[in-house]
Amino acid sequence: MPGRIPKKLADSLNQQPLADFKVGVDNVIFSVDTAQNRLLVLLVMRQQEPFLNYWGLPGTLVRQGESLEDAAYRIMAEKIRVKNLYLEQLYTFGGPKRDPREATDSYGVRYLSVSYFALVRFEEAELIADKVAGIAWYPVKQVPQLAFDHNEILAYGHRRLRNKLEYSPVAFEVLPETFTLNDLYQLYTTVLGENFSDYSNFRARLLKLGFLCDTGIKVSRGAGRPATLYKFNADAFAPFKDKPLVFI
Amino acid sequence: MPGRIPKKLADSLNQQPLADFKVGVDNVIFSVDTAQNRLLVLLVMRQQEPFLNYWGLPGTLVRQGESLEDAAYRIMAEKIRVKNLYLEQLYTFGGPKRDPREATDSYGVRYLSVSYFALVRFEEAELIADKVAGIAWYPVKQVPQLAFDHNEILAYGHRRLRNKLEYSPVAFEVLPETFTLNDLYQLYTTVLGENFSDYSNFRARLLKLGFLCDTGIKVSRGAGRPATLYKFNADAFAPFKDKPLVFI
DNA sequence: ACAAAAGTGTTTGACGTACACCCATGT
DNA sequence: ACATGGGTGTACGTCAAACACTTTTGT
Repeated sequence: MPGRIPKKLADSLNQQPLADFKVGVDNVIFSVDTAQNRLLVLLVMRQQEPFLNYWGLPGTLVRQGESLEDAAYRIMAEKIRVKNLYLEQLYTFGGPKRDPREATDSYGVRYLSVSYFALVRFEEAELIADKVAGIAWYPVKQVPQLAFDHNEILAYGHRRLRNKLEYSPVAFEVLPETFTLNDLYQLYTTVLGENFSDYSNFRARLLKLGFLCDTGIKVSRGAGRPATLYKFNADAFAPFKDKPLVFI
Repeated sequence: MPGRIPKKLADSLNQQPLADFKVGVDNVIFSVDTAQNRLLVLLVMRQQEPFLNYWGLPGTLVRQGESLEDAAYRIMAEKIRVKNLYLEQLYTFGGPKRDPREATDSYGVRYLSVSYFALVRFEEAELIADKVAGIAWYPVKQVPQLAFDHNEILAYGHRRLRNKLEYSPVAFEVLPETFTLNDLYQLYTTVLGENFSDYSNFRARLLKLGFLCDTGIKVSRGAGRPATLYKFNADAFAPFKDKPLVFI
């Protein structure tokens, strides 16, 4: 573990000029294809150097007067049309040498990436085809080598997604207004893995918590008994806010 | 929730020039004064504008060729000498207008703050007195109004500290090599609050987990039965890595 | 001897786990 | 009728909460 720099060295560094940065925002956008039980991430084919023709996370550089979050939403809006989404900041990757552009104008401008994590509903997410249509949902298990350090960012986002799902009600942000308990269960299994919990126990736990209300409406999906549609009740959830709530 | 920007507007924004950034690193450095059962945060008195004579988090601007984490360690090293510490990135605050310096050269340079969270051992942390000695441990319950958005950053760090303590073995990074179970318990109570758990249950749970090994050595602290010194066994902890481990 | 600090044990109830089983619908 | 998906119930083990109790020291 570092943490100790001799005083003399520190003083000499005091004279070092400050770095100038361009700040980029990269989004890790997940969705769940419940029909095929696959967790997907949105990738774009890069159409300029560096990393021309590599897949990468949708990203952009931050403009004047634009907040980081605004930039994150801007990329979203350029690539995808959605009704519901969950978005939060992920991590900031900022070592020197992470962007090859720095090499050309050595020690001129640094490129820093603030990554954002998003979860959208697959069924209602409409991809916006670029001129060259280089945009696609990729199963996270099959992503190729990506531009920059984007594989690392994706891995980080994936970890966060699993945690979020276990400890917070993100799922309800990407489910439709009303949903069956099986919809919910499918979402959890595809993200967390097949054997995260027995269905009946999952069901019992969630219903006992009391923030899902029965709408009374039933839907039939092919054969089998029709399922009840439930609705997430944000008010009833309030007491659990910030408390370590476990869905697992 | 935003997320939809009309295509036309997005295109017009495409012409907006990129923002130029200076990147700062601000550290939220916590320590626990177990003697007085207080959670402390390290503050420095600002000696230049903006916010001259305000208390603020120790911070610095990132230099050429320096990584974010390097910068975080550099501030640490300038303010404090420690043997053990835990450090991790916290959050990146980057809206326009968060730094008054932006106003002077309007739409010139933006100031962005990547905050880091640190936990150090109070007893062995040696503050490095500046020329003007404007540096001090403040009880988190009594921090005054700080420079910039540092109160917000501190609040964020405090939340993270509580979570870290509950779900990960950070405590052992700031305890000495060997410690009594009461030392550990004190640390938890001062951070998490008086009634987070009964001592005997806390004790039983931790011992059953099996990653604390009895050194056989006993220490007497005033009256009362001497306590056994325990040691954290990182290898024995390995199986719990990444698993939702609850100390509460 | 007594207080103070460390450590042990026991009872209780809540809850996760793993099943077995019943219900309602389409074909 | 029976397969299919939806939903209920139960028996068992584990563990957190609360608290009573024993052990070992200093004064």
